Amino acid sequence: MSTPERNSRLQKLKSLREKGINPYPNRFTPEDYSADILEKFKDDAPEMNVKIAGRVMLVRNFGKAGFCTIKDSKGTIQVYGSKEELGENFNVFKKLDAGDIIGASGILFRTQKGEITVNVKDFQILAKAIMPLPEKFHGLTDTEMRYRQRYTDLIVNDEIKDSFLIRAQIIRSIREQLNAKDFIEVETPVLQQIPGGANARPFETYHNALKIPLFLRIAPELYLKRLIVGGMEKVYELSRVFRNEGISTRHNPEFTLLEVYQAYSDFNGMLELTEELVNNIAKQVSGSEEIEYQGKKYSFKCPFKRMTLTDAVKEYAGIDITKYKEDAQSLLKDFHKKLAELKDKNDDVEDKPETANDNVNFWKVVNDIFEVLVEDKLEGPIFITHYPSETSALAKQDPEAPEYVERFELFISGREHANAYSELNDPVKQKENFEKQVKAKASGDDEAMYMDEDYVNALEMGMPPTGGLGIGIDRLVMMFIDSPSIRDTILFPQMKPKKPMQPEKWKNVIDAINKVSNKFTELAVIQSLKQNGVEATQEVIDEIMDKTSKKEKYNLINTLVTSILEEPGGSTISDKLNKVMKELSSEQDLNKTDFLKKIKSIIE
RNA sequence: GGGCCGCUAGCUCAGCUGGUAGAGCAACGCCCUUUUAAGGCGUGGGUCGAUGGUUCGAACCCAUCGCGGCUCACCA
Repeated sequence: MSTPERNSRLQKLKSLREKGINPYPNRFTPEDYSADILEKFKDDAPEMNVKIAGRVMLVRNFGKAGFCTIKDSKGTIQVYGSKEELGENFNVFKKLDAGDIIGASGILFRTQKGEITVNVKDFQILAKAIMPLPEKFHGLTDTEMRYRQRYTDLIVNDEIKDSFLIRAQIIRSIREQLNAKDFIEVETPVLQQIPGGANARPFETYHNALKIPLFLRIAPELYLKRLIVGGMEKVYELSRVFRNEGISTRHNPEFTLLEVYQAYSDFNGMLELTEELVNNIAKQVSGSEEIEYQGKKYSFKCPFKRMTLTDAVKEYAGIDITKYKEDAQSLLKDFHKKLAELKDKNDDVEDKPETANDNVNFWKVVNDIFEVLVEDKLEGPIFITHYPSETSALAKQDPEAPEYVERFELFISGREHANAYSELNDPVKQKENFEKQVKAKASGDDEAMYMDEDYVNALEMGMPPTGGLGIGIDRLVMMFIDSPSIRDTILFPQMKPKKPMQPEKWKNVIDAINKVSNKFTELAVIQSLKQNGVEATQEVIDEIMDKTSKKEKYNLINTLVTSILEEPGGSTISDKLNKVMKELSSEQDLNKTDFLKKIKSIIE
């Protein structure tokens, strides 16, 4: 990209080099940081030498002196450079641009307005910035560019860095808490031959040497439980998982998942662990058990509320599923009736989910009711417990009520944040469940699980009763940075690539036209060719190009355009232009002269 | 994938019922040794997301496409 700003900075770069100054020197070691300096000097210590480095954010220059605001990792500090102190070097100081990175040393003083400032005795450019910084007052607000160019976003929007500091704090807190409980952090394969542990579509890749397809993991679950089998009784993995699904404010194709497994525990143990983890994070990160998220207050005081799924459906959807004796059809009918009622009152209610086929399963309907009518009402934090066995292929059944599994999900602000269960360790039952999943996959369910024989084999070796837990870290971070979008918790969220603006074959033609500026010129060139021939037109173009002022260019062009419009038949010019463009689109390497000749031959 | 909204200078944004593209910041030149988004005077900078169409004339109207945001669906 070529802009005046960029060009002038490239020019400055050149002139620095001509003066024998390296604009990208190899090292400079700062000894002081802005925030520390401001703290130490706040009582005006007698005399303090400091050595700092950072990015020039603002420049306020006078004739023989100037101020710059410098930003380093800890904050900002003002520096003052004067001809008196810097001598020859002041000419370099004067030319500093916002965005440059400099190293400076000097003595602290207070300005007339009272700001602690470094009076620079010596400084050097550490990295010359070629691209200008976004606007100093409004910063960068364009969401697209903030995600695509996170580096620029981080430079100018301080709160972004704070968000990621909070993210780091949360992750550190989790590690510290689990490590303190003697959990072992492990790393299991990201590239898996059989993706498992969740109902989701995986990304597929290929290993050249082994000549086999591999999948990016959708969860580490099955590997972690193999470790439990192996006798590692308390393990966790805090890592990225990948799901080939839509992108939204709540979904990124790769996200960070904490999974914890503990032998001789169960879903109740995991529930208490979850409460404790989240409660401590709240206290450590926001200094309080109460936080505010998107204008609503949430309390992470233990214990969190808990409710069975059946009760939640009764309370929030007004449907008592125990009365249906697993009759899917009549439950479905009442569900749709409920939806219709709500729709009458409020247009926002979504349409009926597509469960209305013949062999509809009772528990699938329950699940739908929960998702459609209950989930978003769960402000929480609240644990929803006892999910249908039907929808939980890796969880252990409740011995009292085998249609349910010992499982909970933690909801906050209508979103699922954690999922845990007593792990199914019966290899025969597990194999049956897998087989059901395989059948579902065969009949078109992309998210159904694969058969994992080796995992069944692991269970056949004997896995102790175990509790397992998964927590979505990105969503948790959303709560604590008070952001409605998961993208604000991910440094480089996935974005669609920008397509090139023009097809390759048009490039030469477009370039040639661009050389003589804009649309008006295209018309002018064509008309001139018609009237004056190639050589005369070439002259006109050269004349136009020689004018440095854009205004002068326009005047010349306008004169030509006006003469076109005065002519009868002038309106067919654009038809001709279209014809020309079509013809030329097949041409490959045209220089300007050939381009003009070609146009002439087409017109005549 | 559907719906709604957006895309104008490096950045933040104006641009009326279609009539030769604007401001502030940034840049460039000059002045200025205590500024705080410094100030003053002057100058340059645009494929108005792209491509077609309507029109004497399009940033503006229409169509298609691209990218983004929100939202619904999908999905945890």
